[in-house]
Amino acid sequence: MRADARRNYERILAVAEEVVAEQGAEASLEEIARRAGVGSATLHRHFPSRQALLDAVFRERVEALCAQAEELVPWLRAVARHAAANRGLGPSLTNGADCHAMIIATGSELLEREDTVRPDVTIGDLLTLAGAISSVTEGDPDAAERLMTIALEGISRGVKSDGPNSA
Amino acid sequence: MRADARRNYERILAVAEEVVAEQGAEASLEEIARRAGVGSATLHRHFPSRQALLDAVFRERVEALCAQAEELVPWLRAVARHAAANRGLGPSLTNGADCHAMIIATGSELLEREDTVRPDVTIGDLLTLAGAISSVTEGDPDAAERLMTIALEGISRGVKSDGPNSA
DNA sequence: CCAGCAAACGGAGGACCACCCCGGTTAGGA
DNA sequence: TCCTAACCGGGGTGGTCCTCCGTTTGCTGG
Repeated sequence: MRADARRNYERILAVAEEVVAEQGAEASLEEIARRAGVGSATLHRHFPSRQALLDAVFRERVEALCAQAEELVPWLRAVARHAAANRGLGPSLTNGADCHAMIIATGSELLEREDTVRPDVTIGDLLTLAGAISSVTEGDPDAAERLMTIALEGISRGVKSDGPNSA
Repeated sequence: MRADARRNYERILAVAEEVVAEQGAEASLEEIARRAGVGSATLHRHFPSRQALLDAVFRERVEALCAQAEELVPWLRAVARHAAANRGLGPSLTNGADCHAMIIATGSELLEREDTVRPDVTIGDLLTLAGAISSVTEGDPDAAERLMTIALEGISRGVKSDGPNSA
């Protein structure tokens, strides 16, 4: 990769991070290119699709999320929280190629060594839930975590204070 | 309302139903106008915003859904299923003014006369979940219902066969 | 029956977008 | 130093949403 190409790549990525944080996943690619001081063609060359750009933007964040994985349920809550806090991340969890693969791999491991979970629930289900919830609660991490908790525990009375997890 | 105005209104609504079923909530308004044989200005005059149009499109469907409400949990499953089956309905449950009001009202009643539900769960939470799930599983009602069931029951082993509901 | 008026129409156009083609430029190895 | 392949970005295409405004239409009072 030539030096100028690498420079532009980094620059676009940094600007994309900013703009996506401000405007969410639907931010104008044109504006990202403008702010980065490159032509729109350059942006499209480096990132063939919007999803590719978002994938690159969120890659670090998802890596961090995967690194701090210890236990399934708290981790899923953290995923929902982070995805709601970082505009645009939610959809990337389920659509973005790299992000999706990373997070599925991490989640799978956690789910496997968990024996209190119904066997018909897959990690795909859980991450789809996390993605769905955080897309809808974008900008409100507390709400995302709350809903994720409900989805994991169910709505029955008593589960919260004396649930099957503690039995 | 003049006869031609009414005619156009109905025509746009009918076409919008078709196009939204084909392309989802992000369907091109321009195309709806084209297929309806009216100028885009006419569409905008009758429906000032996309949401207004979607609200009108889904009004009947949401009414039907509310009419068949009997018990909270089965009804929520039905909501998720229908919202996933009808492209674009999901977001309207939480964003559309009319649809949202109707469905919240119906759900509130069901939730009130339900005493097995954790008191910290609101009908807003449950419908946000239903909306989120069906947006993400658009086109696959079975998946939507499955995820909704998980979200309502929680993920703990044993809840399904011998859950707190039956205790 | 018809004249006149308000209401409704729709094409044209502005502002924006994603995406791509292509001619000019430049980095960096030989 | 020179040559070439990689890279660049302006500008074009075709799409979007939405509004302005001159034209047509339906309705109604005489």
